[in-house]
Amino acid sequence: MPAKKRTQPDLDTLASVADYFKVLSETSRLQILHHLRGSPMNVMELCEATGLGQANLSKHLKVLTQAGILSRQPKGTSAYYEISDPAVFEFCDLACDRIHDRIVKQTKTLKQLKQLQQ
Amino acid sequence: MPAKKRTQPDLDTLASVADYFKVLSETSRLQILHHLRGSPMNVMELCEATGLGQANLSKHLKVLTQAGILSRQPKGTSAYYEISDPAVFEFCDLACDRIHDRIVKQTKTLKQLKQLQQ
DNA sequence: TCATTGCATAACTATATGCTATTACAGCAG
DNA sequence: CTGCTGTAATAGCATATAGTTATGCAATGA
Repeated sequence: MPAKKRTQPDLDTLASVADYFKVLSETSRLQILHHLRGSPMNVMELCEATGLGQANLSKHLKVLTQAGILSRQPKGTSAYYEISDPAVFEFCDLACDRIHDRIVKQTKTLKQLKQLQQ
Repeated sequence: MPAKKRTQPDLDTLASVADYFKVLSETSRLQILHHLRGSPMNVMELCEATGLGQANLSKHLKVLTQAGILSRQPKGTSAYYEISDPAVFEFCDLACDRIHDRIVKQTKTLKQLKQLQQ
């Protein structure tokens, strides 16, 4: 541990948390997770389901696997991926709640603004 | 609702979720949230606490405010920021859990590998 | 053995974003 | 009004990464 700054409580930990969120901060990867929520799929099937290119898909699958969210199982000539940590969906649900709340707030604010203007 | 793709369940929603995660996917912003967890602070105080440059800090504060996570209150010549949505810390705690689990798993795998090598 | 299939990887372009330095602007004191 | 302080906005640079295209490689089947 290099201990970059002493006034900060575990900067490395914050970086790890940030990296985890970064994995979930791409629409393509959320798409993949959504489609895998039902059952494992191989790369070809994911290609059709998501509309992503094969090479692009492979890269995203690698990121998700390295993050410990997916697991990979080669079967014959193809590779099947499945959710290895279902807890990710808790994040998505929480995020949806936060987004919903924010939209409600913004709607209220907009209404108040319109009332002030008229 | 333009409904870009009919086979995809709400691609726009996934994009919103991704954007929310993107806000939390920077070490600097997590630092800010951490320091604001106790009490509201102005930009100068945050500068010292985080070690970030003023301009840089201002941009991050703007991002967090627009995401509905922080709220801004001008007082005299300075601006105070505070957590407006404490639910973000649920995300951080969840992420820490996930990371911890992953590290434990990796450690186990490493031990197994070493046993195989020797 | 050789061709095909399915996936991974490398090289590249375009885009996004963090950081810095500079400038602009608002509130306050003299 | 003038200068000072605190904050915001902008431009420029460096870096990271999503996407595409082309290539490599392993497993299967003729």
